Amino acid sequence: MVFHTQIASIMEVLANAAVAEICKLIDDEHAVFSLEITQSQKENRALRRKLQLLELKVSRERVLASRPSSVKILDRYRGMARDGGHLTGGHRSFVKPAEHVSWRDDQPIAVDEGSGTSTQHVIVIESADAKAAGYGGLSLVKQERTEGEEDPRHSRDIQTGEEAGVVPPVATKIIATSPQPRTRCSITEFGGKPTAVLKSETDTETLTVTHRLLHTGSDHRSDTERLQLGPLGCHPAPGSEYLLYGNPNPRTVHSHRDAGDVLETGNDPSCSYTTEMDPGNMPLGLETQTYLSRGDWNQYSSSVYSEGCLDKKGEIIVVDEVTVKVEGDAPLTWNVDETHLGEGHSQGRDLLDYRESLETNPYVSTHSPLHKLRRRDPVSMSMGPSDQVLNSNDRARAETQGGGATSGNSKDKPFLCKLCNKSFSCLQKVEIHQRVHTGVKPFSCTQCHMCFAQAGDLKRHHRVHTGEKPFSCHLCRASFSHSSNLKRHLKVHTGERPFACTHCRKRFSERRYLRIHQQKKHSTV
DNA sequence: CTGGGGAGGGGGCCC
DNA sequence: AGGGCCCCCTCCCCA
Repeated sequence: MVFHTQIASIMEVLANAAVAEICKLIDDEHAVFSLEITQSQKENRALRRKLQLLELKVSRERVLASRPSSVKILDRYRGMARDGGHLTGGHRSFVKPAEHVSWRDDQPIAVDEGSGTSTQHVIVIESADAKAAGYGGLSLVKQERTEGEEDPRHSRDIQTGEEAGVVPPVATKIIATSPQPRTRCSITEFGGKPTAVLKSETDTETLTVTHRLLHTGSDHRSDTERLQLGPLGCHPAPGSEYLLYGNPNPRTVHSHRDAGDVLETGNDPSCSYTTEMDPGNMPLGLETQTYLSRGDWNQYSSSVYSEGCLDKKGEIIVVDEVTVKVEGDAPLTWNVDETHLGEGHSQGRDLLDYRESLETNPYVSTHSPLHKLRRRDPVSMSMGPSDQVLNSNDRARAETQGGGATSGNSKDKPFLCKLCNKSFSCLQKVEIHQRVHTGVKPFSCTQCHMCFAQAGDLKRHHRVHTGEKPFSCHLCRASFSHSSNLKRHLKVHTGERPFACTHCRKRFSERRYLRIHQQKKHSTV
């Protein structure tokens, strides 16, 4: 009997211990579940906030679309596609309206472009002036999503939901505007294949956002066909803005959407052409997306650069445009990750730095990293007496680059590049010239990855593939693909050595030999 | 093997 | 569009 009593007590103890253990486990699980629920609720709240922002954005876009009165929408849009004309990844663009805009680039959810994982950014642009103007605190909410090879339209789906597939595949996000003091800004986004540049300007009366709608769709014509630049006479490039030189209060000048657009001349039609975007043609919410294949880009560039120049004598017009492109397969992230920029992309990185310098230094003129890269010429800077003769051409070029605006030829070349003050006779030439600064190369080789800023360069490059060497030496059997190479070669026969070292009197047929010589023999130079 | 000079290829940019 | 100049890169030859 006592034994049974002991067993019963032991069983009771064991049962109590088991119950306690079970309760403990339940409590632990409950704590875990509670934590998970809390986290899920937080996530839900965050997602809900995002959804609200998106809805707000869409509603504002609709409001803007129905308010064409004081909002001029133009645009500057440049894209580029690579990889055989197939665009991969999203194309993004944005507008930073003015100085009154505060930017918030919220943390990306994931940034791993290279591995093809998705990237999602939420960029919020708020305009204090817009708020003051009663637009309900206009703000831009940009949500970016870039998938490695995913259909770039996906980003649009995210942003607009029901609008997916409705709007033409041209993308520009522009929100926020209200009357505000004249400001100028230019925002450039670095993307691998596509590169978008939007530029907004405001004057004392209106905010104008340039907006260019890009044609999409395949264009199977050749580059040369697509790039019919028209007669040599320069035409105004619509993607430019240029201001009267020396005008203390330059008017806002904007691009027009089509060559056939009526120029809104303001005070002077020769230097200001503005086109209001037809609200009816504007994509809903001003949010579109662009798919630029190589051909599209060329088509676009044709439209941009084939338009003639305004050849207004007696005025100097400053072309202020910054369009920066990153060569190659740069990542599509907003913040360019330099780790994605390989050796071949150093130029793009320099351009980025340059772009930054532009934004921080309003007096940037001749500090282009491209010039730093291409024009470093330690010898020519200190070659002594012979340099006066041998480098006259360089000096002339330096003069034109550095002092074109004041060199007295403004009558013939009224168009100035604001970035280097070089003057040009027409706007198209400025556009082409500014590719030096921007790195834009609209002419792509169909047989390799090379791209060129000028059509002639592409044509010349084609000889690399064809093996054509049309420039033959009449004194030997040598032939060359470059005319300049033939001319250089002829010095072999003539024995001409015009480049003399000022230190040892040794002479060379070419400047490059002299430079190398002085670097090696007279390193103090 | 190494360094210097010669030469060609080819891209950048301007006229 | 073509010509031209400049530059960098690379290869080759030779002392």
